[in-house]
This record gives sequence, structure tokens and C-alpha cells, in this order.
Amino acid sequence: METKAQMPTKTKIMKAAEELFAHSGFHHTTMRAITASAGVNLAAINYHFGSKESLLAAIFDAYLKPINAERVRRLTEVAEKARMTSVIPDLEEVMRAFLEPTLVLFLEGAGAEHFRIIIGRAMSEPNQAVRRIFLKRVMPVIDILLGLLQQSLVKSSQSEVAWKLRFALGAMSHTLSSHAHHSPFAMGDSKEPSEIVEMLIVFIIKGMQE
Amino acid sequence: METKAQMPTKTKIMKAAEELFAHSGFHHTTMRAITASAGVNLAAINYHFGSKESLLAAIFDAYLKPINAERVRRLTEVAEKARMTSVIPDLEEVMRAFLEPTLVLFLEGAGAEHFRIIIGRAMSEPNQAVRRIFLKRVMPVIDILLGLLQQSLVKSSQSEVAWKLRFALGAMSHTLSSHAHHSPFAMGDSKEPSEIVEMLIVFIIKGMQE
DNA sequence: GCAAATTTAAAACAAGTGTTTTAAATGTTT
DNA sequence: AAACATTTAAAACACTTGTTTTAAATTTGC
Repeated sequence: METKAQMPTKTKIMKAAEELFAHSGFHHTTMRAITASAGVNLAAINYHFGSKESLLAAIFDAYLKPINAERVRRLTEVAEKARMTSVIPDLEEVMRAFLEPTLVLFLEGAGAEHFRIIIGRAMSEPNQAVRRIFLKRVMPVIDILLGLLQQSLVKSSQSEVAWKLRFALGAMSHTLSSHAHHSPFAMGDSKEPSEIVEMLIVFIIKGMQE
Repeated sequence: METKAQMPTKTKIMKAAEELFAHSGFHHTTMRAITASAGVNLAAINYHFGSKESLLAAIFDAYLKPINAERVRRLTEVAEKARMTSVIPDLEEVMRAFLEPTLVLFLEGAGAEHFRIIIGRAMSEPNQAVRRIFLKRVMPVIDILLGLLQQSLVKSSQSEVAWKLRFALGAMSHTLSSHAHHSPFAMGDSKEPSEIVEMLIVFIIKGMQE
């Protein structure tokens, strides 16, 4: 972490923490490692954020608030269209409304490359506090999504829909958190991020279809 | 953890560790918690296993050795059949040969209920040591599987096949590690484990198909 | 029965953890 | 200039971690 000379301390801390949380996980990343990497004083984290957990929550908010707003906006749009035309919402449209705002994390490698690993791992986090911080920010959107999916998948029971969504979220989170070090098998990196995202969406929609 | 009065200490430790690793993750589970739950002395882990990491490796071996043997047996069978009949291996047969031996962890709830959470989380583990222990035992089978998949998916490039497999493994690992506390959304538990497994396999095969 | 392996108890070790404190210095706002 | 917020330095705090040690007890194998 260089090139953050003129950033305010609070931002320097968040950027350094993102990188370290992504690389080593929440628990294994120490306050001292974060502040050392950020080039600030150890006490600065507690001064600005109150605690290590609140720092993570601040990072989640920074990324998830705009993403969630866009997810809700697009899901509402799909729901509205279905209501107006009296046709059940299209599965592909529903899933794209949820997936695409999330997967921009995969496309804009600039600042999001570390956070996408954090969020990709959050769902299966062993640490309960971390999981709680994550779920609190994601559950409301999942509820909206589930409601729409139950309309789209007319032949599937409520629990079948929920399981299909779980399979889909598993594929997505696993893809988000995949990076070189982490990869069980080297894949020809000939693929552009946009191609990977499109492959994932197609995979999920085909899998969910009745 | 009760009902392990007459077990040897080594077994008591492994069973207690399974439960705690599944519930709280590797890093967050302490040696003192394991030995207390097992009802044995703190020093017993280092006496029998040498270290905390070796204890985890022993747990992986106990489950993964028979599973891997069955996976290799079935994958070889499919490859042999394809060779004999001069027909490309069938995608569904290939994936079932890999998935079904794994997913028995989901069916036989008896002893495997904790380990399936451990293995489901292993792939996205932040802890590098844990990931290394896991990958060392899984990579050889993945290599065989990838080789067969590249024959089955004739229209897909090498990297497309690898990505499809990654999506599939994400869905699988996420399903394996799912349990009540961990669930972002309550799903009507009306589904039998065998139904869930079948839904997952169908989801994956449909998603991978060309 | 004897020797070896196992198990226990209790304590200590060395290192690392998040957090807090005190005091001084620096920056920003008004 | 004065008042306030920010940042630093350095140390300490209270606690937990995996591992090791020493010594005594118990069990097991031959």
C-alpha cells in the first residue's frame, strides 16, 4: 500500500484494511498490521472507528450501500413491469437485476478487487460477528429477491426456490472470492472479467430454470 | 459432546475438534476448548497429533481418503467406458461420479454432519495453512475430473471448462457448509437431504451443459 | 510382573491479541 | 489567537494463544 500520502487517516486505514482482510481474513489480520500498512498510529483505528469490527462494518457499508440501492432499484423495476403487464417476472431479468450490480465488483478491478474477495467469503465466514455484520446488510435485498423468484418459478415450491437461490449464491460468492493464490486449479487467464461474469450469469440462470 | 466415554483419547479429540471446527472455524477454535469438550488433558493433542494443524489434517484424512478413493474409482470407470465405446464421456455421468461420493456427507448425517461444514468452508478459507492441507488432498482428483470434463464439453475452451467447474464447486461447497445458524434465509426444512442433493446435481449439470 | 505407552495434572513459556491511556504535537476552524 | 479535532508516540493493560515441561498416575502389551 503506497500512493496514499495525501489521504485522510480514516481512508488510509480503510484501504489498508481492505487489502489485508482480503488477503488473510478478518481474524488473522491484526490492528498492528493494518496501521503499519496504512502508515498511521495504532490508536487511530479505535479513535476513528471504535473497534476492529466497526472498521469492517464501515468497509461493508462503503461498498454495499450503493450496490444494494442499485439492486433494489432494478428489482423494483422488474416487479413493476410484471405488475403492469400482468405477466410473471422473467427469471433472467430477476436474476440479472440482483447479480449484475454485485458483479460490477468483478469488472471494475480498481478499488473493488479486494472487497470482492471479502464479500465473497463473508457468507461462509466462521466468525459469527463478521457474518452478522454481513447478513444485516444483505438480508433485506435477499427477501425482495426471494419474493420475486417465487413468482417466476411457478412450478417450484417455496423451499425449492430457496435452495436454488442458495446454489446460485454459492456459485457467485465462490467466483467473487477467487483469485490467483486462492485458486485450486490454474485457469487460462485468457478470459476477460466481463466474459467470466457473463458465463456465471448464464450458468446460474440455466441451473435455476424449471 | 457426550456419549464418548469408552472411546480412545485420540478419537475423542477428533470428534470434539470436528464439532468445534465446524461451529467456529479452525482459527477461532482453541486447543483448550477442544480438550475441554473431549474431556481430556490439554497436552493430549500435542502428544497424539503433534500440533493443531496436524489434528485438522488427520480429520481431513479420515473422511477424504475413502471419499477420494470412491471418486477416483467412479471417474476411472466413466473414462474406461468412454474409451471402450469410443464415445465422449457423458457430462452427467462425469459430474455424478465426482459429486455423489462427496455428497454422501450430506446424506449420512450421523458422523459427517460436522465435517461437511468443515470441507464446505475449506475452499474459501482465509487461513493459508488450512487451505493448503485441504488442496493437497483434493487437487489430484480435481485434475482427473478436469481432464474428463474437457472431453465431455467439446465446444468449450479449456478455461471455460475450468470456470464452469469452479461455479459448480462453489454451489457444492456452499451447500455442504449450509446449516441452520449459518443460513441467510430460513428455508422450509420440508426437503429431505436426498432431495437437496438431487436438486444440486441437476442444478450443476444444467448450468454446465453447452 | 515388568516395561512401555498412555493419560493426567498443573504450571510455565513466549508470543501475540484488541484496547486504553497519557502526553505531546500538529492541523483546522472560527 | 483561541478552541477544537486530529494524529502521533510509547507504553501498559488484561487476556488469550499454541506449545512445552515436569512429575505422577494409569493402562496396556508382552
